[in-house]
Amino acid sequence: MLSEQEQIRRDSLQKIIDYGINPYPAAEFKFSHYSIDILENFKEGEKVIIAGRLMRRKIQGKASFGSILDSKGKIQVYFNRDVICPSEDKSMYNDFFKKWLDLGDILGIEGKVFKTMVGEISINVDKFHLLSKSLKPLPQPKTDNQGIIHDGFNDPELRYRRRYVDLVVNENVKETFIKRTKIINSMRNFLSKKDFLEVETPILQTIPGGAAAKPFITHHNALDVPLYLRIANELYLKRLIVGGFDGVYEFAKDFRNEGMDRTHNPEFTQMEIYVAYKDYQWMMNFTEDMLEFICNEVLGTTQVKIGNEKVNFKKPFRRISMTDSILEHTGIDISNMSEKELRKACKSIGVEVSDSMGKGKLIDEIFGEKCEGSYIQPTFITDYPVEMSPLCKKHRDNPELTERFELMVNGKELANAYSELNDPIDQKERFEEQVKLAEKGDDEAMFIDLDFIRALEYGMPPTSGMGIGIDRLVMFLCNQPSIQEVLLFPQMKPEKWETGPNKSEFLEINIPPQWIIPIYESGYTTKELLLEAKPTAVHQKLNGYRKKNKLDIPAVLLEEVLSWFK
RNA sequence: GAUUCGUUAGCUCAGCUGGUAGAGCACAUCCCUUUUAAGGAUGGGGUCCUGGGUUCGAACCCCAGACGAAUCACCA
Repeated sequence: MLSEQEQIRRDSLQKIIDYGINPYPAAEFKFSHYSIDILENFKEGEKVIIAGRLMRRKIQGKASFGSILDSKGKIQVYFNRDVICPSEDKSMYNDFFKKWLDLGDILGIEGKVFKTMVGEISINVDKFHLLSKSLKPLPQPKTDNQGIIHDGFNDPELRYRRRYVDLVVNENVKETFIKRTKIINSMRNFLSKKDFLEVETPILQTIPGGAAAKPFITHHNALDVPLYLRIANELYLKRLIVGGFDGVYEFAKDFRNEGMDRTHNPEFTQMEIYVAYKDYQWMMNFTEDMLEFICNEVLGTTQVKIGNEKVNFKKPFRRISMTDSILEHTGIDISNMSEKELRKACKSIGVEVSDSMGKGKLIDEIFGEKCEGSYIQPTFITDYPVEMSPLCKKHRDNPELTERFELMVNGKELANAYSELNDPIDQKERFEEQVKLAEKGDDEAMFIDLDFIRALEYGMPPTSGMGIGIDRLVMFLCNQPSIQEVLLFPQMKPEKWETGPNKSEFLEINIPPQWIIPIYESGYTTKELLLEAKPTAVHQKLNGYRKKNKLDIPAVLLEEVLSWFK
């Protein structure tokens, strides 16, 4: 059912067509300027052609003001009847402009630049062209002179579902996504300048490896095998290091079939990089360099406001081992504890544990509960327990630990890196440990990838690898509190659509076609619902609907309604 | 999955102790040649999320459900 305003717009559309104007012309529209060019470089009397959406219109007799929104901003346009219609025929102004155009229509404007009496740079319109008619009214947020937004389009659900409306109506939203692209470009520049090779690896994988997470499963018909959407690309990038590339990276969409909240979306972007002959110490320096570079290039500063915190991405970042961090925050020294002792320690400080947790998971629980949140400034947490990191090389000084770091920012994990495990025998044993964990009930334990082991058997140089969450980085640098704000189209529950009446079932009981919509709109959405109702009530409702909607069909007779019920 | 809050016009929101559904913007008609969130006048527009219940009477109270948001849990 169309709203009154939608119906009015459709009527205007018909009048425009009847007037002889195509509301959806095909031809290229050549424009000479963006709004911002005109505003920043004012030349009185300059002839300009612009294109954009009509966002404001104020008719004042023979003169009118409007605003045109293009991809770079807004500019005011001034319509004068006798300029637009120099001859006797004033219909272009009186009818077409004043009556048949609506806010949201996309126009091409030809005119001359001038300043109004109040001093606003505007375009005095000579000619305007309808480039596309808008049939649905946009929300109309307005900003007053104190910067307060009235009638904002704020409902997060509507904003995400109708991102196109959000982008039109809420200026800062566009900025976030422009910045997102700048951040990615800046990272790519940094990496390619260092001669690393950007590559693409499979998204459909037969074994979802490289991380611990539940995958999405799909099926390949021709091969008749299950395929998984990747949860990570790590194992493929390492195969390329085996193949002899010294440095490879990929901006990768990964998919994890897990919960959604303001920091998790089922599909998300990671940048992973692997560099031969390096270790995790080198990678820490590299990561600092990269983040400092990006901040300076995109923001012009390393000082970033995140919520109420001020975070500084200037290197060097603090480095602390996980053991020291736990000692610092809980006073407990876990360095020589057995699994049993760890369990006890967890209980003593109120960290909940379950039987399926191994030693590594216990330590991680403590860290997650007691330490993680306190690292606001960029901090490298290093040397994770070996059980948690099945793809990571054992620490050179302590076989219980691994050469791994995570970069914490604002209490969240931003990046994760290893000195990569390149010993195929050790790797096989670690995978087997994972299988045992899976049997114990850990549904996120890793799958064994025998081809990856085989690749390592051919020999992989010592390598360091790092993955960084692009969505989180963008959240930080744009000071956005949720991942939905930095994804153009965040995952949403499917929308329910009104499907309309099933016409054939109504036709079956001899209902005339012109009455089907009124019956449906009156609440009798199925044949069953209709036949459950009282014929007299149906009769009255339908004629009421006819009157209200001024239908151009004869009123239905009670006998006719009764005949449907036979 | 748990808790809390919410769902009223196209948009943003009021709606008192249960008593005839409201405002601003948007829209329509008319007037107006320079307005800066809203020029003037007039007008149209509602499944008060859905379904039950209580009541003479429900947007409002009760029960159930749908949808959404926040927080928590889950997610190295």
